[in-house]
Amino acid sequence: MAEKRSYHHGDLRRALLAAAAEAIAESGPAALSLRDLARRAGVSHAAPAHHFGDKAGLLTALAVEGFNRLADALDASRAETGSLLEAGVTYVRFAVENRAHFEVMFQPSLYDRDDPEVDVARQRAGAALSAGVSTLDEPPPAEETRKTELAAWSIVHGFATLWLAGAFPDPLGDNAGDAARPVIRRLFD
Amino acid sequence: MAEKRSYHHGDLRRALLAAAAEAIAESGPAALSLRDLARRAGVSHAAPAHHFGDKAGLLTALAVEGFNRLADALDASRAETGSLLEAGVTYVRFAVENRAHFEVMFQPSLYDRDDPEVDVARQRAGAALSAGVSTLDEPPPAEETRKTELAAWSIVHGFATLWLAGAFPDPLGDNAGDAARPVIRRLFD
DNA sequence: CACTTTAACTTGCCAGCGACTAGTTACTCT
DNA sequence: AGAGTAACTAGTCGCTGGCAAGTTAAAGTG
Repeated sequence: MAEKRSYHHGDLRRALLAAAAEAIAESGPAALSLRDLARRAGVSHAAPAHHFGDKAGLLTALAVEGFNRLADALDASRAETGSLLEAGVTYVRFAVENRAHFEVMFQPSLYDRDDPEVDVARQRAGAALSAGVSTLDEPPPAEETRKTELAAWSIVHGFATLWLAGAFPDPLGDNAGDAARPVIRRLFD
Repeated sequence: MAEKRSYHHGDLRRALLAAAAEAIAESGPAALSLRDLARRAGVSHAAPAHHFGDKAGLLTALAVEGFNRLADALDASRAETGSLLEAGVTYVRFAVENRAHFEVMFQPSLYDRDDPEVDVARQRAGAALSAGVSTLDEPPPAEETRKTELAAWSIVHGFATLWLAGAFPDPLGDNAGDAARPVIRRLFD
């Protein structure tokens, strides 16, 4: 696909999103340049605007894709293991394997956070997250459920963010998911 | 101070850092413009370069200031309360009250993470963080200490990040520290 | 099939930005 | 008082994002 060098790229939208994810993973969202993406895709500098409007539009699309991928990953994890602990590990692994998406998703100043598509995707991910807590062997009392959700979300999100930021001083190995497991477990003992 | 409109600003470096923090808190680090800062401070567009070299240099200085402020806050909290829980609340409160610093500190692609000043400040903050764990009533066994530190850091960092990102769907009030306390407590029960 | 509409691009332009160079001002130190 | 240096200014460059106007090709319509 996209082999032909015709006037129409054929799959430019996806090509730009992929190139953006790659560029952001390398140099961070701040260094992203639409013109550079256009160059990588072999199109003119104004082509991206046609698909995304402006830079924020492109990052909005990236955020949507990210929230949907996260929801998919969490749903799959729950279907396979039914374990909240493993759902947390999945969250961390998602962040590392989709670094660019993850960084954009949680930096709303970069995109249009009120976009309806983002809202839908974010709620999907939120629901997938909440569903995980109900898989606990000893589910907390109803009034505690909310706090447990927040605690679980916070610990995995914090671990992922700190890992990506390179904030942990000593080396914890090269597998973020495995490194996270014993840490997350402290919350559920 | 800085009342005189002379050739020399007198306190430009600090004025620029303060203006940068304000601008970032409003619009995020990506939207930051050195020229805009210069305008706010009433100096020429090239003045910031003299104090910070380039944009990354300014953000490096902001990160240093942030890590030092965080270390100060954590040390003060430990001196006052001697409680790890309250140290966590302090961490969250720091993030909200120093939003711009916090966002920059943990986004190393924005600045020079290998700068020696950053390294010193970061280690100060890390030490202040570790010291908190030793204040636990039931300190964990030596081999567990590390995991407890990581878990504590992760949960407060995650809560702060998610709060700043506006990721929590339902309103948790306007006081992040108070909202965080019951969540953090789940880790230490 | 011809004809029209529309989607997917390109080309050209503008202001703003970061970074660099060279010059100017004023403080400091002896 | 005079020299040296720190703190700025002014001017320029290439790059960027965003806009306007034109071009190409594909899809729909009789």
